[in-house]
Amino acid sequence: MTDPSFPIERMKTRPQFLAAAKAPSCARGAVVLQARDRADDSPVVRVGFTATKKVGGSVIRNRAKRRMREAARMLIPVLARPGHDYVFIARGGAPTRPWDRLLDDVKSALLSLAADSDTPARAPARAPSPTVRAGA
RNA sequence: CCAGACGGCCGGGCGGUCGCUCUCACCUUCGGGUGGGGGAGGAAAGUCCGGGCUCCACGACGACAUGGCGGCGGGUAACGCCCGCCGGGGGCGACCCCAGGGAUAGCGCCACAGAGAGCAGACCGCCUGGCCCUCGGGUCAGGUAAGGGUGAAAGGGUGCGGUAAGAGCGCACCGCGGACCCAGCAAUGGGGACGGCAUGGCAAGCCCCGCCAGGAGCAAGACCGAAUAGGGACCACGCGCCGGUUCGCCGGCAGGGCUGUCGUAGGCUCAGGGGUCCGGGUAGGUCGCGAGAACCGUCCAGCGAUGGGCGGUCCAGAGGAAUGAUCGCCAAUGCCCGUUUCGGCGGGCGGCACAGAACCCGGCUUACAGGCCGUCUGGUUUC
RNA sequence: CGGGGCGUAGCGCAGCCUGGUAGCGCAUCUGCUUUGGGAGCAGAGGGUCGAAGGUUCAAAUCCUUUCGCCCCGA
Repeated sequence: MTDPSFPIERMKTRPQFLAAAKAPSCARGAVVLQARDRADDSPVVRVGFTATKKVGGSVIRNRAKRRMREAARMLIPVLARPGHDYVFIARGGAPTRPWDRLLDDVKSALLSLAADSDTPARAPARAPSPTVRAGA
């Protein structure tokens, strides 16, 4: 394993997932990835996995989560940003997609979200719209 | 060889690389690390039954209500499960299916059609008699359930006798009921004097009879136990001044805060905070949690389900939920191409069932690509 | 884990208990009315009663199994 400069934890509770659901997301191939900057002082990276009943039965759902977990184990220490929460959501092809394609999906989603987070337009000091929002 | 019936079993294997979890041993800078070992199923599923276990309730027994079960005998911890037998139905057969007690305990229902549908019923017919008559028939009073027609079902069936025509009216056979006899533990089967047909169906309609059942469920239950806010006890400081006091407080004056600010007046309000400890208890954690109605082999009893003896084995314990990801080879099957001495051989593609323990067992039901073994039945060919 | 309910026409519902004819409203179609539309009036079409099996002469209804959806309790 590469040397991670931050500890990695697993997200388990419903409020954690709900908070991440409001964050920017990125769909690539068989997975949807959500990334949320917790904006606290901790550098911990938290990772969560989920698969809905729409994907399939319990065997299919658990296989999808195992494959996403394996992909996260390989890519998160390299590509994640400290202090962020990541949620992997399985889509229909997650259990059957070729393995290197699945890795490409996750890698490209992680890079895309990281680039999006670096854009200054996403900063909170964005200028308000001059039309309606006077003071909120 | 083909078609089929029944019973049982498997439902990938091996090897790299990287991981997860439990356990044991060692090391440790107490964070962890290294090595060995274990790590999903026949249905783990649906949650349809029966138990273990835990808590609650409860003098004992009985009755009632409600729910379930229902041929007989056996097996079992128990069952609505299993085995054997009986009865009924289906199949040429091996074999399969059946909620299979009671309809003279009572209530209820049997639509439509049809004359009549439940102590039945004369529409068309058939027969007898009276009257009328154009001798074809009509009408009236009776008899009659053999025939037509309706229906799921028409109150035994066939034949002969009998009769005005008919009718269990009589007889024979069959069916039904049946005292009694025989076989069997029993369900039931065989025989059967006699009866002379009285007794239609539905109880997966109410019901009757017999049997069974207290309720809830591991989120049961037990233990440990933060932060915050309540509760209680103790400690020291504080609790303005004056007066009264039944020691709870009361009155007056003074003080702080609020009433936007300042002054005045008025109103409201405050009179304590700190430390230590205790108790309940939330989040959370630990236990419950796997050596048992266990599995494997073998012997004995039994037709069998099953029971017993002996020997051996230890066989998952997670917690948003581990038991995996990926790569290669092989097995097996399908398709295509080439070749063939029609047995095969070589190459390519594809390489796949249903499905994931959540306290644990015994069953049932449902899902399931492909394959293997055994026994039996029917047919065909050859010897 | 336990308990309860629902599935009937395109949609929302009756009918089931007590078995024999599947009905109501909206929607659709046709005609009338109007200059035209809407509204109104008259009429018509449309349903494997979630699926399979059983009981019965006969099942949407009764029984069993199964599929899907919803709600509640701890």
